[in-house]
Amino acid sequence: MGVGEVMSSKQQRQQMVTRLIAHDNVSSQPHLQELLKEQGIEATQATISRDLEELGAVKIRIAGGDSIYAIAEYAPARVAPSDQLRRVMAEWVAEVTSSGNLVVVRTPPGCAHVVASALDRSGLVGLLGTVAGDDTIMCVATEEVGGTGLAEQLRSLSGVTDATGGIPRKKGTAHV
Amino acid sequence: MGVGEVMSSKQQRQQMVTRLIAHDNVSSQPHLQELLKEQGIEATQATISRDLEELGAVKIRIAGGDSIYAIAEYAPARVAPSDQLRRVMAEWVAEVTSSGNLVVVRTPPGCAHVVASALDRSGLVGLLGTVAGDDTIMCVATEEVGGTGLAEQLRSLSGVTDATGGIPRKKGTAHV
DNA sequence: CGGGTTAGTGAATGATTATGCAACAACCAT
DNA sequence: ATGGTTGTTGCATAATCATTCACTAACCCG
Repeated sequence: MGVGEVMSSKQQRQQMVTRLIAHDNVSSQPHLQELLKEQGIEATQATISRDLEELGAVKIRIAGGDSIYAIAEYAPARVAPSDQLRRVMAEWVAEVTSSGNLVVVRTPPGCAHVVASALDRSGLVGLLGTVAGDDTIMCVATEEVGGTGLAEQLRSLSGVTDATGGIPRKKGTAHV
Repeated sequence: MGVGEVMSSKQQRQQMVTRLIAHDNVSSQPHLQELLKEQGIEATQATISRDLEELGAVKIRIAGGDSIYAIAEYAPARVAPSDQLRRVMAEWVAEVTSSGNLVVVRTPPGCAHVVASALDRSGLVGLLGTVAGDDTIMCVATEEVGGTGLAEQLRSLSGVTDATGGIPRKKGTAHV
């Protein structure tokens, strides 16, 4: 397939997989399948297995001998092309504001880390680092670019307008 | 079994398992079984499965989509006297950058809170407070010292060199 | 000594994850 | 449009991993 994306497809599903893994204690692929279904996304175990591989997810052991899925944070040479960043931003970013050399990015609940991770790998000029909470990301801009300049870049990427809420792209993705 | 007995069979085997995992790219439990046999240790897959669980081993993904076993090592966060701040910093800090009155400290994934904790207890002059994510710490400097001054202190403690005159090179994301 | 308990193990089996294959849709260059 | 190519997916199945059960050996204590 080409670069163009089908609506409601692999990217969206994998984003949800990432979020579910980060949020819940996903113990198995059938379990994840079930959680996806609750979000209105249907897929077979085979597809989920492939998604997890592509996302670099691994099963880690937690207290009690159980093991759950987690995203390997040091993804090996995982390139995040700007196209990917734009998709993620467009999908999840609701608002971008700035103060001083800080930029505050708002997302739907639980989605902040997804966006922050994409920002992290983007190599965006003028971005020193981010701290992601549940629905908020704080971005530190370089002094050269400044909060205003960085905020402008982020707004451009996400498609939101200055100071107000996001532009709904596809169908509503306001989960949780 | 009694505690006093050092029936070394299991201990030996698990030690060998640890060594094999560390040195080779062990891809499966039958594979590990084979490697153990080469070392003169025989065990069934069931036993190896139990060993891996007790050792906290996990399967991680490496380049190419394959996955191999690895031992999940936990860095025991010991209570640190003030002198240990330097050791912690030297061990875990990868990069120190600043912007305005903020300093961004980057660490290996998962290590940020250890460093931040040490920083918090250090009573470092010019450090108001920290926020730690997964691999990023944001430090707020006092206005008197400033981000540049604090960054200089932190670089001195950690031994990292100045980052190319304030030009950002990497980006950090902290998943809280 | 016997009982009772506990750790360790293998064989068999259940649970989970990965994969070969075919089908299908979207794209591309004629 | 037409045929070739590529990417995505489900189905069925293989591969892999975890666990139950039964058994043994060692230990402890009267």
